[in-house]
Amino acid sequence: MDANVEDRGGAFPNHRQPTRIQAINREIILEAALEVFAVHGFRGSTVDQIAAKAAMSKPNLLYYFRRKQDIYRAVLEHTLADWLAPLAAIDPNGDPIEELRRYITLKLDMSAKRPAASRLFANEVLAGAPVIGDFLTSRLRELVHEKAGVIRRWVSQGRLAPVDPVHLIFMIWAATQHYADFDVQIRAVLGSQVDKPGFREQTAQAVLSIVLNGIRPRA
Amino acid sequence: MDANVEDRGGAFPNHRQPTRIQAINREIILEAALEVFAVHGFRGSTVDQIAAKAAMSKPNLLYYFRRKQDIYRAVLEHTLADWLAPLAAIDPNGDPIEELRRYITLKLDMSAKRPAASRLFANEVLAGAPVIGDFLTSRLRELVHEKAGVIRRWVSQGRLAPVDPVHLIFMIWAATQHYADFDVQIRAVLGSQVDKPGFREQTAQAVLSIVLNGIRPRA
DNA sequence: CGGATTCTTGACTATTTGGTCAAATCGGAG
DNA sequence: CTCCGATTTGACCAAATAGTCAAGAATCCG
Repeated sequence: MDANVEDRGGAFPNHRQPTRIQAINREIILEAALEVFAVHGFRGSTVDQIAAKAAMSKPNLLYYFRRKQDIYRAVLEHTLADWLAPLAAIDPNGDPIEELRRYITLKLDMSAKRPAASRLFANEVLAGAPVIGDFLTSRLRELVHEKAGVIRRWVSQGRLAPVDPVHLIFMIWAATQHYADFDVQIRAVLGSQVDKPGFREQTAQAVLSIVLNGIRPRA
Repeated sequence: MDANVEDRGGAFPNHRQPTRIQAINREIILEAALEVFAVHGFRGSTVDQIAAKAAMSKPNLLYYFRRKQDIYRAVLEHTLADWLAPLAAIDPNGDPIEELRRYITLKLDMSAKRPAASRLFANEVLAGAPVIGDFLTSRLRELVHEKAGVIRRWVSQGRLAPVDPVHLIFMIWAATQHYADFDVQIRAVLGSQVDKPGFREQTAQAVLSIVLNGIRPRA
């Protein structure tokens, strides 16, 4: 039913060490592709759009990545590691509130600095995660359960209010990625205020205040 | 640059009272189109997909909606009102915590019962809101500012902890819609647990606990 | 420099896709 | 039942799109 992306596909014909030009152009292509896929998803994006944004002819682009799928996969892989890093960095031996404050702050920074990456994942997941599905059910799942265990321990030690750790993680993802994924909506509501210097701090303040007070141990 | 949806377009050739068959088939088409657009967005969806899901030939479908855009617009309009209703229902004279509890609960119910509608909006906003952009900057913006005023009053009366009301609304949107939009990811992490009877209550409990405790007035 | 290799692209093909049209079929008011 | 507008669809078209190819241009290396 779905002529989707699920198939495999090698990235580059050349198996040797990449040349200087290869390194440069692949990077240019990945950046252009990120912008395009982030807006329209895999199916809604065209190779021509990416080529135009990369200031490159389509055959030239396809010289570096044989297929549209290969570009898409490469962009996703290129950003997956960054995406996981903040969660992985939660330290079981740290102070619960401080660890979660840092986690939320890092996620908000990522949303502000790399919104296209967030939107790329949003599109991929909305489309049913045809490419990163395996990643979600393996590495992501494991990491979430591991960190949920850490949070659960904090709760049972009375260092956090009783809260379902997995839902807490979901809420942090939702609240932080929302600022990247729904940027257009947020701009519609808040207007130019979004571009003022203090906006990120104000956002962080609001999110941190609600979430951290929501899970701070109560008498 | 973008061959998008921004143009207008009449929905149906017939200006008279719709016949019984018209009413039925347009409804069938809108349901099918919602499912398709919710997954792949406007650009990534095809008229053939919608026709197939509606169990109808493509020319027949185009007899009811002349253009792909017309279907898309109709589906969006068909769901916009429902989308706004819960926020509009916040009562300035109610108890703050109870009003917000009800709002969050309604939004979670909507995410659970009509996830495709949530994903449709998510795709539309990710794509830059080419169709509902005007709606966002007018009706949505006004409504948000109106309700933000209500919340701000509650805060200044000491009935809520000091919190930026607009960010609070954003967080509620994020947390609730996340369960529809990122369903695949949530299933990847939680597995079949998601389909168990108590899951919705557990989710509501977790979200309500964090958000409401996050904004409950503190000593 | 010069030959081999890498890089680039205009022109092309096959397929998909949005949309049209005329002809056939259906449904309901009289 | 009959007739006329409403409905349905097979066949078709033009544009968009993924991907190919061969030949020319640039680059690298000895």
